[in-house]
Parts: sequence; C-alpha cells; structure tokens
Amino acid sequence: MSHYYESAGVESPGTGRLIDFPSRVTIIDEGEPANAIYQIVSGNVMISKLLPDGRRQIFEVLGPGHMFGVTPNGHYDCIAEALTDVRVTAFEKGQVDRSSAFNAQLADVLKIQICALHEHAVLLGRKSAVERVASYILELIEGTSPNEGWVSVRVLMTRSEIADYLGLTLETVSRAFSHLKRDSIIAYERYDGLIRVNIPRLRPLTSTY
Amino acid sequence: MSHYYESAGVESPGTGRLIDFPSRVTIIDEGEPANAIYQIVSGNVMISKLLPDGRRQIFEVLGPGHMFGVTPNGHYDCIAEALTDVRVTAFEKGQVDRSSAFNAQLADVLKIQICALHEHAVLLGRKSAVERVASYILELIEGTSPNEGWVSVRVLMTRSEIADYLGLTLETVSRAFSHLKRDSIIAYERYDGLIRVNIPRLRPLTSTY
DNA sequence: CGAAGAATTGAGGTTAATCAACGAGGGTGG
DNA sequence: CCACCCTCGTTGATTAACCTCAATTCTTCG
Repeated sequence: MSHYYESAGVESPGTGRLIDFPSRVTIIDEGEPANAIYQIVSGNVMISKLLPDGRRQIFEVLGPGHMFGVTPNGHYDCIAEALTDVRVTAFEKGQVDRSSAFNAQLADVLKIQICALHEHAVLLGRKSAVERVASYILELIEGTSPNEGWVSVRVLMTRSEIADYLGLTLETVSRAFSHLKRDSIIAYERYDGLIRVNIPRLRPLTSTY
Repeated sequence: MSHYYESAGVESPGTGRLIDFPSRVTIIDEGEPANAIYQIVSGNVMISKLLPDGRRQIFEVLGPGHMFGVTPNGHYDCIAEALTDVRVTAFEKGQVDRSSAFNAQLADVLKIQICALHEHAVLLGRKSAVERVASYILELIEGTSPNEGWVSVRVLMTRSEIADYLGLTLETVSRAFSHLKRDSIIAYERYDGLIRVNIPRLRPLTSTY
C-alpha cells in the first residue's frame, strides 16, 4: 500500500488535481487499481518493478512533462516512486479518456518513453558495467546546456538505486565511478552528489553514436 | 538501406496500403526518415537496435495488430525485421495524424508495448540465463490456449536471435535449452523448431508472479 | 551426396556478483 | 556537545556466472 501525501487540492487548468510528494515516497504501487494518470509538474519519479524475491529493476527516471500510471488494463503494472520532492497533476480515469487533446499529448510522451526504453534495453542487454555507468552519467547531462567540455551535474540517486537502474550491484557501480574518477573522466566536488564530467572523454565510453 | 519487397498495392479499408515481406527481410532501418507507421496483419516482426561495434539487442517480437515505426521525431529509432513472412498495413505519415480513431488505437498498442518493455527490462537487468530462457518459452505460449500441462510450441527464432533478445550469447541460450531438456521441463519434437513444454514445471523457473 | 548453416558441447578465461571490512557523514538522544 | 547508530559509499578477496574460442554433430537444401 502506498501512503499519499496530498497538498492542498488545488485545481489545475485541465481538470487535473495538483498533488505533492516528498522525496522517496511511493506514488503508485504495482497491482493497484489504476484510477488516475499522473503528469509530472516538477521533480523526478523513478519507475520500477520488483521480482517476488526482492530483486528490483528501475526502468526510467521521469522528469517534468512526463506521464506515468498509464496501463493497458485496469491495474498499474509498475511502481512509481519520488526521487526528489515532486509535484504532479493527477488526471482521474474516465475524465480525460475522451479528450483528444489529452490523448494527443499522452501519445507524444509515450513515444518518447518507448524510445528511451529501447535505448535502456540495449544498455541492460549489451553494455559492460563501465559503459552502463558512462551512459548513465551522460543521460544526466542530456538537456543540460553545453554538451562539450567540463560540465557539473548532480547525482540524485544512491549507488543502490543506480545499480537497480543499470542492472548491476551497488559495488560494481561504485567501482565504475572510481574507475572514471581515477582516469580523470569525472571528478567529485564538495560531496553533495555534485560531480564534474569531461564530456568529450566520457562519450566514447558509452558505445553509443 | 533496407530493400522493400512490395505486394500488389492493394488498398486496405482504412487508407492503409498492404505490403508483404518475406522472412528475415529488413522492413525499416534505424535512422531512416519515418514516412509511415506499420500495423501487422499477419506474421511476426522483430524490433532491434545495433551498437556501432555490431552488438545487437532485440527488444520485442510483435504479432498481428501491433504497430511499429512509431517515433517521437522524424526518424526511426530502431530496426524492424520480418521473423516470418509478414503482411503489414502501411499508414503514410500525415494521412493518419489527425484521425482520432487511429490515434486511439495507436495509444492502446503503445500502452501494451510499454508494459512488455517493462517486463523485458526486468528480464535483461535482473534474471539469470535459465530464468531468461524459461521466461522466453513461456512468452511463446502466452495466448496459446491451455496454460497448464504439456503444450507444444514452435520456436521460430534461431539461437542467435534468442540470444540477442535475451541479452545472452547463443551458446548460453543453447546450454539453457539443454538444461531444461535434461530436466524434462521441455522436450524436442521432430526438429522443425517444435518443442513440448511442461508449463507447471516451467513457470516457477521464470521468477515471475 | 555434399555443402552451408544451425545447434550442441567442452575447456578455459573474464567480468561482475558475493562476502566482508572499513570510513565518512547525518541524525538522535543522553 | 559528544557518543552512538545508521545509512551510504568505497575497496579488497574470492566465487560464480557467463563469455570466448574451438571442435563436433545435426539439419536442411541444392
């Protein structure tokens, strides 16, 4: 069962309801009846699944504009958890089903998500540990302004979460970070998760075009 | 460049054009301008991506009703290849964009695909070789009538293709099949890819609910 | 029948997982 | 304020799983 922390029930423009969640809180649980579709206003949300024995796989980390809680049947097929403090718009099932504007926007974000899931499947199925971590760091930077030279970026996920995202163990992730640091491809800053990244040297390690 | 084998350009009911492809032919290539969206009428299509050094990851094997060639930008993000002889309906870009009936159907299949991609990410990131192969065989049976007892199923993909689908090598896939055969969980029939499967004994090996 | 491709099996090497110890913050309560 | 605990991260030693290389068999098709 997930525990819901609601902000004041402010009505958003498009029939949606604004809800706030603090960091690390479960927003939706796998198997719950799918009563709403959520769109992120601010913050980041991790989407994952658990195996019966506790193994976890995180598929994607979504940011503002993205949607989750979409399912082909009546139940959520995965877990959504707040990585940061998050503000979402919740659209009640049935209220938006017939809105073609909503469905058009939904289709757009689903296309982007499928594309990202494809890329992530290549990572999980075919990349080495260092390639995975390099790809992860580069992914953090995507969208950040300058894509050349040294760039600073904040790593919000723990080693354990990164491991569950990359299909590795936390030790292997830690070793890969150490490896990149030793080779001066990344450098740690005053330890609040901030790192500096040498993009031209990192990019070739990802084995991506 | 993919080479297109077209059937007689029969017009399908909904402004789509019917096209036939023989087995193993490339239907769309990554990077090509996305001029059409395809819906499978009959047969199966493998969706994959290649890394620069030739490593391949197959994400999904699609059947009738499913769509491919959907992309958030103007270019295909992955390869589509005929696993069997395939008949598809090709919908030209621009002709269907404003059809809400088409978009509704598109959204429906995208939701199913995302769900499948989630499940596959768990397999790639968190399952052992035998668990992956067991999951693969069970997936072949999904939709086949009786889900209990012994069931016959045809394995259409080569060991190499299965390996690229499961993120393994073909030898590891072969060993996993041999392992399942030795334990009488599957049995080979007169070798045209047909195997018999003991579902009650196979299912626990997949580590899925 | 012969050739080419597919599958199987074995031996040995490599990568990442596992098991384990230790250190660095951050919060809590005495 | 300090001692304690707990989580997180790092690093080392060992193990296990899977990959690589190689040889052989099986299957299909001309």
